[in-house]
Amino acid sequence: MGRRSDHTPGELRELLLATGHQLMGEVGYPRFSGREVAKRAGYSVGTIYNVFGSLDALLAAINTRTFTQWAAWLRQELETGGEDRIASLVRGYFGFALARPLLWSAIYEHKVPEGEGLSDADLEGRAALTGIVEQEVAAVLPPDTALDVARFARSLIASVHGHCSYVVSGSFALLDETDPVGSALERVRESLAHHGAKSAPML
Amino acid sequence: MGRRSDHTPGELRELLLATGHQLMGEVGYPRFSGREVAKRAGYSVGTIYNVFGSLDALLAAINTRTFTQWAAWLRQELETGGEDRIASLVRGYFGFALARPLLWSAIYEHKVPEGEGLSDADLEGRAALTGIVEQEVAAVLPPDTALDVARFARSLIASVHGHCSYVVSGSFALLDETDPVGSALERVRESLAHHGAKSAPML
DNA sequence: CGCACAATTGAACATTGTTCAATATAAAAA
DNA sequence: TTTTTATATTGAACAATGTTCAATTGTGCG
Repeated sequence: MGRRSDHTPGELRELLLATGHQLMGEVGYPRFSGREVAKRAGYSVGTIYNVFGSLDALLAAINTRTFTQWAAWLRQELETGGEDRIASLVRGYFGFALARPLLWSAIYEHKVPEGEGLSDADLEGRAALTGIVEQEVAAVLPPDTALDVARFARSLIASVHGHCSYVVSGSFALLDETDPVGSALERVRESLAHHGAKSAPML
Repeated sequence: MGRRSDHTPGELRELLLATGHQLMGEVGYPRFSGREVAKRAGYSVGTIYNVFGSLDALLAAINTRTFTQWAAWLRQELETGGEDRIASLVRGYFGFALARPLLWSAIYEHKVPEGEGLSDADLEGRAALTGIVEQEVAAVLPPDTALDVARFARSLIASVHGHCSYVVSGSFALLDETDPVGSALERVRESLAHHGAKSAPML
């Protein structure tokens, strides 16, 4: 069959990406299937390879879409979360992962093959989340701190990420942890306090 | 074909488990194949289902084997790592993951299906690692601390785990983090210091 | 209108996980 | 020792995947 005119190339790319993102949210990375995406979109599996070049590229784009939604979730939490912005950040980080565990997990389960770097747009989309956190961390640290704030912020993110992935993967359930968000927030506060942060009072 | 006498049932189970563990270390969870395990062991794929009941059960046993090796690695690092035992713990945690990234990742990539809990032996094997850390954390905290030490230790593990998984997954490489072990150790020290731990001097 | 281009199809191929009928061997019973 | 029973083992059948690409045909261009 020849070209169809149901969609422009841009529309088709968006359709496959949106349909793929929807499927990922339903079944998760291990059960994700390119054939099912194509079928739901009303195309054939070969079209995915024509539009994206590879299944990996579609998966990378889906994960970038997830990052974008996650950053928006975080911004929303900061807007509505009250004065303790660090607590809002931690709740926002967890909130998305707990609300969308299959999408969240897929970010870390799918690995972009070596030699196939992410596009600049993908890298920028993924860095947005880190940028938000850096900004908030810088705001609560003393202005004259000697700390590499960007690096410190990334480390705090990694710390919260560890708690988060234990929850999503079920490890914490096995270990009888009942308030992982609280634990994560305590660790973040302890590190911030150590560097002179004027955050909400410790409990 | 009927029964063979090349191996006792116990030997066969150990052969399939050891061969599977070897394969996991080589190819990682996404490319793991039960057929290849059986082939390397000199049996047919159906034998795996006869011995383990399901591929998931073999995978769970492989991951328990990895936990056991990881706990041994940690103990070894504590024995040789010098006076700063907290630093040894963090280096030990990372060391195994960096030396055996595919085995380490498989622990978190493979999910035991719901309704199929782990055996007591598996749970015990997996808890050994946590037990080591709890012990060391308890040793550096004041004897009269009000902290729930087990919970606190788990939270520190989660924090280090976050840093570790960023390294193994390549996220930190994307973010130009050059000393993730150092970052993780700093966060652990900050939290321990906050609760009155007499650990090695902060830099 | 005719031609060129390439999007699209979906089967071919190689592989997977899982099941299970057929087979043959070890173990148990006579 | 022989016969019978139990079951471990096989590997094809089945349904599915990812990836490729020859054949088809619709769109775009001159």
